[in-house]
Amino acid sequence: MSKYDFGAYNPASIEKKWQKIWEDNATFEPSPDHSKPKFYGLIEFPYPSGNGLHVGHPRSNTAMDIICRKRRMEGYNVLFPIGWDAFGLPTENFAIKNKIHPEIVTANNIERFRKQLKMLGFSFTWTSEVNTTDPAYYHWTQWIFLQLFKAGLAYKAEMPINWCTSCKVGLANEEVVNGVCERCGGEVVRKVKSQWMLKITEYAQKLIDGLDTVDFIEKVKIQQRNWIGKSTGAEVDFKIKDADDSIRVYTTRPDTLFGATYMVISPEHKYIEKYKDRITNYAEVEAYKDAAAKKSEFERTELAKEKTGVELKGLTAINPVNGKEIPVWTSDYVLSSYGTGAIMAVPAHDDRDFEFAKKFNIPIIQVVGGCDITNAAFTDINSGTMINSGFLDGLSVTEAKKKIISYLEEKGIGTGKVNYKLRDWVFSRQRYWGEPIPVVNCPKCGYVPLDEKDLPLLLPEIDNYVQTDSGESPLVNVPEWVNTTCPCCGGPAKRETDTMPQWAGSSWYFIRYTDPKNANELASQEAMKYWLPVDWYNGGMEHTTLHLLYSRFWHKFLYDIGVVPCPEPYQKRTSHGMILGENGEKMSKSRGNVINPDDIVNEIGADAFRLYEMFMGAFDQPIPWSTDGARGCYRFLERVYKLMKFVTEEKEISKQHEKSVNIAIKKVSEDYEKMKYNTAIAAMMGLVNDFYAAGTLSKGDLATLLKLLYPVCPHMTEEMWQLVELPGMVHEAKWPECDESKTVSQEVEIAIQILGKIKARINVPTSLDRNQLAEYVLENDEVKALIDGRAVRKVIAVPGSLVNIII
RNA sequence: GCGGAUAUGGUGGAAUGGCAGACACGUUGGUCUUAGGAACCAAUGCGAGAGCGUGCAGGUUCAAGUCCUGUUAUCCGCACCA
Repeated sequence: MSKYDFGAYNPASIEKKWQKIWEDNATFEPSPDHSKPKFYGLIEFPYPSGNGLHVGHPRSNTAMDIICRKRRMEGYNVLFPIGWDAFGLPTENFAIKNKIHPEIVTANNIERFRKQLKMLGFSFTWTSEVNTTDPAYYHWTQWIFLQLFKAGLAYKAEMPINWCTSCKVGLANEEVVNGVCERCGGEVVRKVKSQWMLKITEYAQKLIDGLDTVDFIEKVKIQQRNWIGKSTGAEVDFKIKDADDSIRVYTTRPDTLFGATYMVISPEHKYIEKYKDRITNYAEVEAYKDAAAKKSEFERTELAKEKTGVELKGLTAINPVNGKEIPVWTSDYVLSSYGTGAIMAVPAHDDRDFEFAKKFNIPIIQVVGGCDITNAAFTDINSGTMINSGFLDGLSVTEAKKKIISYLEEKGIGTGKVNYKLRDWVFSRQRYWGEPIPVVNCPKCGYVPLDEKDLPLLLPEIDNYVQTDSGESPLVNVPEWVNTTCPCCGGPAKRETDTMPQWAGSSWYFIRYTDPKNANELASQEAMKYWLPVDWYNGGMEHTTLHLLYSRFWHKFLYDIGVVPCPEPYQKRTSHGMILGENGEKMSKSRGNVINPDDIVNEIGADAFRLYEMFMGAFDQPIPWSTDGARGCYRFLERVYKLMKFVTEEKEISKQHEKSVNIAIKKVSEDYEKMKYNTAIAAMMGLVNDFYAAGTLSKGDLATLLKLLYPVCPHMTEEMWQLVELPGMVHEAKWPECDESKTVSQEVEIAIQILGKIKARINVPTSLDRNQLAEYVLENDEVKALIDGRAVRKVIAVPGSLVNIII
């Protein structure tokens, strides 16, 4: 027995002790020396909800903590900041219900989150903390808005909101459940309001192109590209018969123009109103329009299984390429928000049009040959040649597309057009708990931005956070705040009372982290040049299309106006899976399956908790929680702790364990980088099992294990490092390097297959190449017996693995 | 509906096209014990066995959990939840 026997593992005291040491020594503060190589690791800053920390937060945090701790051991200057995304709906609703100011609610929630995060021992740069609701922070959120406004990227537009007819308040989508108000069950309709919009569409192409320059996991890139939804096609004008107007459509298939047998305009299309006198069945159309207004876009496309629609009787359009008169319909599967809000329908070559035409007995004209359209539309664009299409006949779809576009442009009836599904960002909320939009409305000058020197525009103190009956923000009830003077003409003017969405503050927080206390600018050039871009950003897949895209948009804009030094904010983006309840369902209060991190840490300690969250399964997959599994991780740490009893004074890696230790170094180092934490930990468990099987290990063996395990379980590894009298502290040690030469043995067991079936396992020298291995195996007596004199037709040898003999 | 992903023992999961089930959890048996929700040891995919086994149906290959085609189920997102 060694002299290092310290009894039982006691995480509670060890963890407190080391958290204090790290804090007292400012161990994880980045160095001001900017000549050192830097690493900026980022996790999505939490929304400090009233429920406290969710077990999901530590999954992402621990993963990035592991990378950051490893980077420090590799010699990097590391920034790993934390902050609070604290504006938002739940806090405001809580404030309304309990009559407590949201600022106080927020402060309390943050306090609790901070305590919980500290309990888990993350190596955050606590001195860089930011809070989106702090005026010193939202000063710069407002400043960015002003720059967007000045660049013409902020504008006002009529946009629908969800309106509860009984509560008389605007609702977030989340508050609308099955088409009715979540709180009162009242009817929800779409009500149009004038709202601030940001022109993210202007950046659509840049946001696509930028993806080629960054290292995001592929599925994130794919989802972003699909969300932006670029398509190339054409806009074509269809003249309305006996009128001066044309219906403009957007189509990705101008090549099928000869097959257009009807048109569909969205129920909101302006021509319905304009031509109501000519529409003989207007009452029917109007009823349909009202019904459509009650559906969300989501429902409109979802319910598309059973297509509905009404013909606009009395209106006909003329197909510009063949002069044919075709009927005009309205249907809610055509959305006013995409393209021109009107389509030409080619039932032979579009699934939705096909279904619609079948239902309403509209003619179907095939214009791409070589296919069967009796039961379904033919939509493949890579085969078939044009038929029934006049001058396009005989061309391939691609050729036809080019030719028809130049024809349309020549004749002045259409143009080639790139379209994006991406829509502009609705930036207004009729809410209290958000950043005030720094604009005044002047009767003479229109919308005028505040002067930058007047920022931040503070949220006024109010008592009642409820919207007005007309759906205005509660800020309209504060006349002394609303009534102001125009920065332009000095005349009386009114402040904008809508506030910004929660997305605003989270769109640039990673910039503020680099210089969080700067009162003169959002961050200094020096700080941004050193720290940006973020080297590695981990977060949830659910943020892929909104937060990630919004923040890339803002960053690209700031780059274009010369504020930030790099065109992309995040060099690398990875993503974690959600932790589900023990029953495999999403954790929620109502399901009663919520696991509180405090309870787990009380029982098994932060190190075991961290270890379990990394071991529980593949990092990028959703996974159910298992408290039994977590206890298993505690047992592993106990076993590690008790290894000290067997440790010898030998300072080097022992001869006995050099192979397994070096294999573990390689495996753990590679797996951490690939975020394959579960297999990295499995490798360390294997190593510990080897140590126990041998009953002895050197101090060098233990030191290596401690260094590998330190990023996951920093407290207990620091403690053991100290107890066995290793020099310094483990976080100061250098990350171990694998000696490849020590990882191979002389002999290796391979499988012998006959006709693909495993028949035997034999040991062979590791050094044999493919041909040598085949020869060696055929000489083997056991193999000869298996072949039993039959003719060997082919031998496939895979060194280190198997030999397959075909007889 | 659209976009993205996933499917392997009783459970969580491993597996550059090359020995399926590493590493754990759980379970069973044992040792020690006044005791065991402790520790340690052993067994543990199914099947008595030949064999059979990675959601389902096909295909490619000497070889498929992995590649291809189709299909089913589940999860995430869908723009005012964060």
